[in-house]
Amino acid sequence: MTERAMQRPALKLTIKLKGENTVDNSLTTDDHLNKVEGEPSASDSSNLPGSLAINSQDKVDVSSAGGLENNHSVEDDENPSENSQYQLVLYDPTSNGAGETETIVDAVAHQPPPFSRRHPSSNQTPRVLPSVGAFTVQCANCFKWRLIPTKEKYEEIRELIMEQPFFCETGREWRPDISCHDPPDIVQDGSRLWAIDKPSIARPPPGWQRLLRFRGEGGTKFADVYYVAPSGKRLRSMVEIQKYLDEHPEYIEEGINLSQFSFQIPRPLKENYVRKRPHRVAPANDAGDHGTPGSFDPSEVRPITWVSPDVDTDLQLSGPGLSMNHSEDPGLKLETQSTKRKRTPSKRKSNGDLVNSQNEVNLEESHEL
DNA sequence: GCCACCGGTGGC
DNA sequence: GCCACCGGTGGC
Repeated sequence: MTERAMQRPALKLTIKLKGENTVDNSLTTDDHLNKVEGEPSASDSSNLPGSLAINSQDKVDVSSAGGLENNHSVEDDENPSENSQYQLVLYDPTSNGAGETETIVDAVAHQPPPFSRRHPSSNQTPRVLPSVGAFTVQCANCFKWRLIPTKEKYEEIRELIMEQPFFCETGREWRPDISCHDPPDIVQDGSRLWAIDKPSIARPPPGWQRLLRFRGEGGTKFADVYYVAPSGKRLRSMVEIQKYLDEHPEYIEEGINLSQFSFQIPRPLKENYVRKRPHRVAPANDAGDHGTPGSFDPSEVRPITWVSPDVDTDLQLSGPGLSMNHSEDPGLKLETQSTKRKRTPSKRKSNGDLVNSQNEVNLEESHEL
């Protein structure tokens, strides 16, 4: 139990693996995402009117979310006392309750080898990556999780949550009668992958989209954030954003600046979702002699060791205990197979100047947050 | 040819 | 350990 929660304020997101093979991308849906390209202005979402209508596409049925799982319990999940107010959770919308779990299970079934990526040659199964389907925020008062109807609303809440804690009543904007007396919309059980999101991330500028793409388990990183400019250009770092803005002064004129971008990614609640990095090789020389117990000759032994994959533990966990409270990972979380793609080692350029090589992109992928 | 995805280093 | 960044490649 460890809770990462202790560490700092965080928002939580839960991600669920999208099911079945295939396609990951298509499924998601929000059309707002799809529109990105064309959409000129409006990021309307930023100012939400008083109530959000749920897109038909958003599958989340917020209004009836009465209880995906009813126990209530989230409470102690991570020390509530302080952090809970700004925790956000995501879960897969496609699941409104019913059978989703199965889907997940399937996915889990093929778990990838812990650490090695699948052999290229066997390019079999299409990779399934976790994706976000919906958003949830924990009430600062009762600690129950409430579904947030849209990505935009979620981004708004996340941006301001430190100053404006979320309460069940806040949800009346889209669920007129919601209150702390209602059962939680979702609980942390082992059926979903949960992640800790960060508070205070600025909403993307109007016309821009902030995309979150999750990586498969066992990889070197949990997720990537991309910004998609109104033109469709995908940018993956502050350096690229800056360069893009420099090349398109019109955005600067609109008032867009770097403070409106953040590449911070959420963290997986499940430990070991991300592979740990082996020790860095000591720089030439024997640094190694820092004394390993034993006796070996420093010069010859290479201290590199892989961390053992604790993998299985999690995978096997039993079932869905459905109970709630766990802060950490419950049992099954999603597994994705990371896979295919072999790659030769490469060395990073020592510094990097930016590259921005990419061209426009059509982003239609939607499952990002 | 393009792009999504992933690895992995440098820096803290 | 985490974060930022970006090269590289498989797959389309």
